[in-house]
Amino acid sequence: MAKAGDRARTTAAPALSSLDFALDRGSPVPLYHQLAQQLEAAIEHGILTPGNLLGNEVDLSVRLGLSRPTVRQAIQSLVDKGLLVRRRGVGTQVVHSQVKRPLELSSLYDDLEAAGQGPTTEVVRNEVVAASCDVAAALGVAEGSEVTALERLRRTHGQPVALLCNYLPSALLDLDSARLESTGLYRMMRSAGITLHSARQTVGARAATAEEAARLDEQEGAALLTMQRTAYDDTGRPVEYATHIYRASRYTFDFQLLVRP
Amino acid sequence: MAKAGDRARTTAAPALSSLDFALDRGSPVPLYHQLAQQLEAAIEHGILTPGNLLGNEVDLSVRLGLSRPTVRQAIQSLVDKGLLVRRRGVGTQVVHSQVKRPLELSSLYDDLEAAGQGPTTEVVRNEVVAASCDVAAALGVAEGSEVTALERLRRTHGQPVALLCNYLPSALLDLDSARLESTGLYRMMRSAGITLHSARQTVGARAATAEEAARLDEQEGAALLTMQRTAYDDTGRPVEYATHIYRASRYTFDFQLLVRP
DNA sequence: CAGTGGTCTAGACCACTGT
DNA sequence: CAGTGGTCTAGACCACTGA
Repeated sequence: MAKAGDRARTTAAPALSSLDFALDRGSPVPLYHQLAQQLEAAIEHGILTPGNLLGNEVDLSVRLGLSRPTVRQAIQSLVDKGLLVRRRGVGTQVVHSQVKRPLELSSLYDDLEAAGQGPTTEVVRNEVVAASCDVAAALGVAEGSEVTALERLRRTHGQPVALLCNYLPSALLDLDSARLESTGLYRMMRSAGITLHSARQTVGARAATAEEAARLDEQEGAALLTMQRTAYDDTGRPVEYATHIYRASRYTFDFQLLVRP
Repeated sequence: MAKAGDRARTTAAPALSSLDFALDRGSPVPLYHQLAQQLEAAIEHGILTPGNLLGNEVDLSVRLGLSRPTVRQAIQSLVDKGLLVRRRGVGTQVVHSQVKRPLELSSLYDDLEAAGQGPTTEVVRNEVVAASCDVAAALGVAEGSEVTALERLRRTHGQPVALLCNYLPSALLDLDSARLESTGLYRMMRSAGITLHSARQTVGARAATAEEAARLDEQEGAALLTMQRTAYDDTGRPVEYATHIYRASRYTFDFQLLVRP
């Protein structure tokens, strides 16, 4: 039942009706996910109205031949990503995407997702040691247990950026230094069957000691950015404790927060 | 069809069957939310098995007199919070809660949620000025437009902790210094009808200038933790630009990450 | 193989928003 | 008031896991 006078009333998306979403029911990727991806792509490419209404859910589901819950699931995933906003009685809007890509050096994200992917990483130390008191506490193991101590120096453009110190229960994983430099720690953990679930981080600052300054090519007393992290797998077991030091002159953490109502 | 030999086979939760969830269909709070809250409370209080299986969804929905999607929605919200893990073919497990409450000073969270709630906040400056170049860029307004410049000194235990510098489009909000000290900035924004949606933050470090050192009761050159933030409302419009400086000796950011698959 | 979560449907009623 | 999203139901089939 196509209505004749179907022009935009408020500030609706004229593009949406003409957008052809290609949904493949044979694909192993869920329908709601296919739809979400295509909506996201449309937003990304500016095809979808940067500021305003995106037709209602019922019409959309009819047009796509999907049920409303499926369409809702797709939309909800984009709401969770912060790309859309829903208002009862009003409609669903595309958020003005202020968030472009103003990343400079590295970020919290690729620290987690692609640790070791950055320019170059040199493994300075890789040995099994007895857990010290604080490491044992963080990893939830007995003091003196065997843990792998890892120390890596990360450089970009040939300049030192960070000194990464990591501890892992040595039973968990074999850490080959060569692969570590090319593959990255988190990738190695994942292929060893460890599925990361959550992490607790503390970010602070302090002045560099003489030794740290020497290794990072800074002056003694220069400001350093520090980060401690304990990471857990999906059973809640601690799998990594990290102490990182960054040259504040060459590194900042930057990330986005979403406010959950 | 209650089966007779209903004892736990693997490491099921014996408590769950005896837990009585009180669902009030008359309440304005959604059923899935009521269920989620009560599940969360059960986990919090250790009533629900800290490490293992939580009966399957169909049984649960039958027992509670709810539909499966509703039960799933409740469970999903706890999965999103990181409290539960689902595995296809296996079941739903309670994550070992390593994450207790090891907060010390302040945190990213109460910075956002309860800005100004901390111990004491003194408004040092509160005036309308012409937007400088960087402020204008961050707030997406013309250079020279009227913006409210805010400068606050935060103390805990009588000691300075942070110097908070905020800029807001002056058209948005009337900022009364007295209320600002008692109520907090974000609370004032919310009651002015501004719904915060997202924010972009950059955290770094640098050495204190002489003036900063004097105001924060530090030595010149001491390490400071810095944070810049631009906050957006739900239309994507920038509503705040902030530049904060923290005494590294008295403040750290700490927060939790959840890894999304 | 039986049991689990993952996906999907086709309806329904309600609460809220704006006119 | 009509239109929107918010919630809820009672089914269905599939993909994966583990014994």
